[in-house]
Amino acid sequence: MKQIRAPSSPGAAFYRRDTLQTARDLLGRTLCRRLDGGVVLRGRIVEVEAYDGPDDRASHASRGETPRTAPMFEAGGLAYVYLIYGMYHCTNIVTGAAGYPAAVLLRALESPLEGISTSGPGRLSRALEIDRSLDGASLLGRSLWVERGSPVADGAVRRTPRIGVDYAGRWAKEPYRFVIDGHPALSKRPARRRSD
DNA sequence: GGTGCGATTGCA
DNA sequence: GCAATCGCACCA
Repeated sequence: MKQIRAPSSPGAAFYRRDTLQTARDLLGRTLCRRLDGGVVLRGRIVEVEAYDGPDDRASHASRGETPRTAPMFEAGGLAYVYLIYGMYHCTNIVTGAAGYPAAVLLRALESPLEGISTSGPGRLSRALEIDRSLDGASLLGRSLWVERGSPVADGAVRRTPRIGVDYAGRWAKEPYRFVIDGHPALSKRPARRRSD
């Protein structure tokens, strides 16, 4: 069954690829959110993190499928939204093939609301009014989707370890965070010398 | 049924 | 440096 979507929006195949590749390719694209009233909020994606596969100890999926992580095990192209610290939501885009748990965490946007940037996944979700009602929602639907935006050259992409996953052993060091180098909206890293 | 904690943020 | 705040993973 063919989905109706804007020509500038990627189809399901875009999300069902390798998670790291999809994460990198999401940089520069526009995240779009339509509110119930019809208003559309948009922001350019400038920071993401990949959570890749069942062995990635930084990923919620590393302990197998649970009610919370079920969306991560679906085929790519839907949202995985969860509540963190009882007060913030984190918005992810599920990637890869069905049965392979993977997703890309959206961490920062540029100008989602008329010149206002959001820094950090909790604030990003709040700015676009994304909560668990969108958990499992299709990225090919009417509430949340991605548009082409402005492509980012390889030279402008910087890779670093992910933030806030120090519990993950060697996986904490994998360069799974992708950012537009030097962008002012990037999350601040917890105090830490070297290796960024 | 009870317990511990987190892919964060803001304030002291 | 640390409190806020609650769903859920895990154990009993």
